[in-house]
Amino acid sequence: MPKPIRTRFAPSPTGALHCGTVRTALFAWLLARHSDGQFLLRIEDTDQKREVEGGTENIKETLRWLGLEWDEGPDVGGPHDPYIQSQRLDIYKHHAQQLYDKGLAYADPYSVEELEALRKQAMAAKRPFLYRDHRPENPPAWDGSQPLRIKLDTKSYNWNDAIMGTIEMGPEMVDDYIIMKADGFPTYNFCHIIDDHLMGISHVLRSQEFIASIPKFLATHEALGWETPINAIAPPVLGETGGTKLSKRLGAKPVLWYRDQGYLPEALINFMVSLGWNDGTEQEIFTVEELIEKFSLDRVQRSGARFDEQRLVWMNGAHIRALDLDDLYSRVQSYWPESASAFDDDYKRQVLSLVQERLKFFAELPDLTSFFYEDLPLNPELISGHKQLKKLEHAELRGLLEQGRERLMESDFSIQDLTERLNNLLETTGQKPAILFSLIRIATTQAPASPGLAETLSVLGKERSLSRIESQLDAFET
RNA sequence: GGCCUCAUCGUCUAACGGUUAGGACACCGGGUUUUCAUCCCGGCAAUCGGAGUUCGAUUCUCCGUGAGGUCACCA
Repeated sequence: MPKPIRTRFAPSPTGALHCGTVRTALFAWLLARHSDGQFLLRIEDTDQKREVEGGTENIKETLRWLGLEWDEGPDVGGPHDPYIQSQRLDIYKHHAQQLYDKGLAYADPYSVEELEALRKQAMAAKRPFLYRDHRPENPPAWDGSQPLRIKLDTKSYNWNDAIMGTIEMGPEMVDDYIIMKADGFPTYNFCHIIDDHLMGISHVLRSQEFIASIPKFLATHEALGWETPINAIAPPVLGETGGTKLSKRLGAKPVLWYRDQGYLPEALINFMVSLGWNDGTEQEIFTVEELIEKFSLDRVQRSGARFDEQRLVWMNGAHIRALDLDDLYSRVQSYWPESASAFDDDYKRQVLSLVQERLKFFAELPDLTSFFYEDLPLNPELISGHKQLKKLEHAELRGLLEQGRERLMESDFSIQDLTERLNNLLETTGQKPAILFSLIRIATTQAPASPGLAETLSVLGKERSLSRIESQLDAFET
């Protein structure tokens, strides 16, 4: 009988989550959902020095926004409660004590400075530092105030990684390491193994920087007498400019920044998963449901992928276009320009339907729509900088615009009627659309870009359209 | 420096050892009665180098090279 699939995301509350970290969480979540397993959230707060205010809250908020719900963890509880490591200290201490009692762990008599000196020495000699070369012969009794080190066998390991395949590492990768710090807290290396075991985690997904530590983890399982879970190393997410890993230091934006800019969570998920995974077909846009259905570890890439924001922007636009108007409307509510508040839902919905296909992220909404809600100041550069209109005299432009005004005055401003009259105007003036429509468009919007002319005028309405044409006409007088 | 991982268009990637090396983003051109966008059509653009195995290597092996990771009382 196969073991149930249980995966986890185990971040430290050390700052806002960015896409690099969350991509690995996403893989773990998809694996669990794909196989009808469970996904757990565990907070690894064993380093009080690095913990930042609100860190845990940010983690939960990020996951919730993305829809990566956890089946067990903070807030929701579960059979292995608590899921916050600082509340599980006695568990780690218990296992540490057992190792100590069996002679598999010993107190470390060195000071931080002494260790540092030994380490420098090794580096200077261009050799890896191995603590076991300095293993004390008669270590002092452990009273909890000294760091406790696990005593590990010196041997090679090879194992099968669910993503990377077979990996082999020599004995120099296994060394005695600290499992309990002098402050009474366990180290990550030790306590995450205990938790993963106790919580029944079947697949441990870690990002690539942990690969060199896996022999240590394997050795620790042996010392504890535990079976090892399936390991899976996810490839790194690289920064925009390539080279190094995406990180806070390199200016990686918090995931919630994308939320605030008006990115869709499903688009960000689609994008993040595409950084290192594909389904083998040419499909690029996936719904979350499709990803759950199709995801598998054996199609995860081994090489790193750059975070290309341009591609994310495109993908977000594609997801926005796929939304139905009501859904989109309810999502953009907080992004409208100030001036939109004077307008009713029906009007705003019409505006939205006109800009849906050109919206890349919601923060663009004011730039794209403000002229629907307020009279923008006349912008002469729109005409003086227009490649066709700039060639005409103001008198000519005024003449054309006056004809336009006459024709529009007769219209009921339905899209159909406007289209007919506008086409008719093309004939009677003998003008190209590039001139006539541009002129009317600029006069009525004062914006560098807008949706189709008839649609725009129809939404704007007769009164506002004509009064804006008057203003433009006045400008031509002078 | 030891150890480990990785290596296809600028970017994300596809390709049972047999393809004119495919798609997408970006960029450039054209079309869809103006602009921006959408959509459609077209263009540019890649197997890191060298050996070997093979009738045939992007694919397998080895050696280089390059990039990244790791060698914490951080995770």
